[in-house]
Amino acid sequence: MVQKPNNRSKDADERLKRRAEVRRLEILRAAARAFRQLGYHATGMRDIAAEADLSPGNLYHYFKGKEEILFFCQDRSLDNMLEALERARLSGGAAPDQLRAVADAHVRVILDELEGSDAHLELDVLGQELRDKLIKKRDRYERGIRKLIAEGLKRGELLDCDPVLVTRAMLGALNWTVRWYRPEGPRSIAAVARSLADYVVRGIDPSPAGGAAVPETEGGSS
Amino acid sequence: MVQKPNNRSKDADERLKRRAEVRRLEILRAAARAFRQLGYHATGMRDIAAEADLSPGNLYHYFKGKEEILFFCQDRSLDNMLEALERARLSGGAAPDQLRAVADAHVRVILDELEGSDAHLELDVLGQELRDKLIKKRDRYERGIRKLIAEGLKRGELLDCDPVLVTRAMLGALNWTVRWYRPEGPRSIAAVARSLADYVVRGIDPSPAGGAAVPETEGGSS
DNA sequence: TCGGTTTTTGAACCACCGTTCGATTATGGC
DNA sequence: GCCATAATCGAACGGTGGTTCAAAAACCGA
Repeated sequence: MVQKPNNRSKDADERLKRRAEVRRLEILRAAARAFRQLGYHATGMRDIAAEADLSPGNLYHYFKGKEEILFFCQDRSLDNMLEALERARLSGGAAPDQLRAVADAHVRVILDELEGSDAHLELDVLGQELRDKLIKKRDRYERGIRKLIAEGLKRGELLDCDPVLVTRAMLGALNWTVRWYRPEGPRSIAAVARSLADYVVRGIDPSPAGGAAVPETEGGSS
Repeated sequence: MVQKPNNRSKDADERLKRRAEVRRLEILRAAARAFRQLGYHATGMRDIAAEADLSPGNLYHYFKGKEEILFFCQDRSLDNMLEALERARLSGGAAPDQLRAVADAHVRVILDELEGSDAHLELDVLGQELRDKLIKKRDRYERGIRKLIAEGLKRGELLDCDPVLVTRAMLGALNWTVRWYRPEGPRSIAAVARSLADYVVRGIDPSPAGGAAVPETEGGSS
């Protein structure tokens, strides 16, 4: 309870912190794996523990509970998406190209073998506090895409449409992949991402056979 | 246990059957309402019972369990969609028009105030038997749309695309509405359905500003 | 080797929820 | 009114699953 900062050297303390952080990531990945295999609701803490190779009780040294684990899974994915959005924005390309890049990255993130899972779609199970944080971040992402569209419209680079509705339709088409995509199937993640990115933008792209201009990100999901 | 068919007149028996059937529908609607408000997993049998105004135990006179309730909810919606698909097919219009009609109806069905709910998306919780039935029916629906697209392509009424992928993308965009649509919002169900139907077809419609040709179904979701 | 802190364990706890069950009440034909 | 059947109730059961906890083990600087 009482502070005892001086009986441990500073860098040693940080080393521990870092180790704990690494362990947390391992657990998160294991959890995402479990979620993907069994579905969020069917996945128990014991499953996560087994997948992460530690005891059930020990999970609670790293996370406050199941909710927090789900939260961090979603949070990390959202960060990845926001990052991709920013990258597209900075690329300075035409609106359709930027949109295609974002859509492509979006699919790659949610289908990612290590982190992706349908847990992304589970917002309702979180408590007020955590849910609000995620909603805030998710809204920032959605607004970003909306802005991309709105600006594209203003610059005449896109066909007339309702940015709000189109954004949601796009995200729906992309998110839906977690429901049907199977790695054993005929299509690679990259191919699906590219095709879908193409499709969702086509409808508002003035250029004739619009598309096929995703900047070849070369499987960069390290 | 033993058959005793003669101590009740035939039509009286059928009257009872019909009454029970009506009650079942009432319960299904109540369940859908509950699912929509709380989400499927957060909705307990006691919630459904309260919403349907009967005791928890009594639910089991009408359904084998929670799974079966969910099953029938989804089954009914699928029937509605298949019906709409058939109607579009029989209309004999051009492929883009048929597709728009199907998409429009699809959104109307899943957002329907009485029956709709995100329970549509919950397949995993069902047991083998029921799930297989639903998957079969859902696949029939999906194949129907795919066929619509494939035939449209063959007749040169649609732009080149992968029917499988486009079908799934379309359904994703449409299904996603259950996640964000709120009746209190600025858009009516009809408006959303129309706009989305327009958007999802636009990308593969050769005609210039394609769309706006949904046959004005006049809120016929009685 | 010693003392503290962190990590780990696995059993136990407990609340919730789907479900069952025996009893009670309505229903409808004779 | 009588009886069989259907409908209804509400308490109780059983199992699952998230979580807690006290104790043991591992770690690490001194």
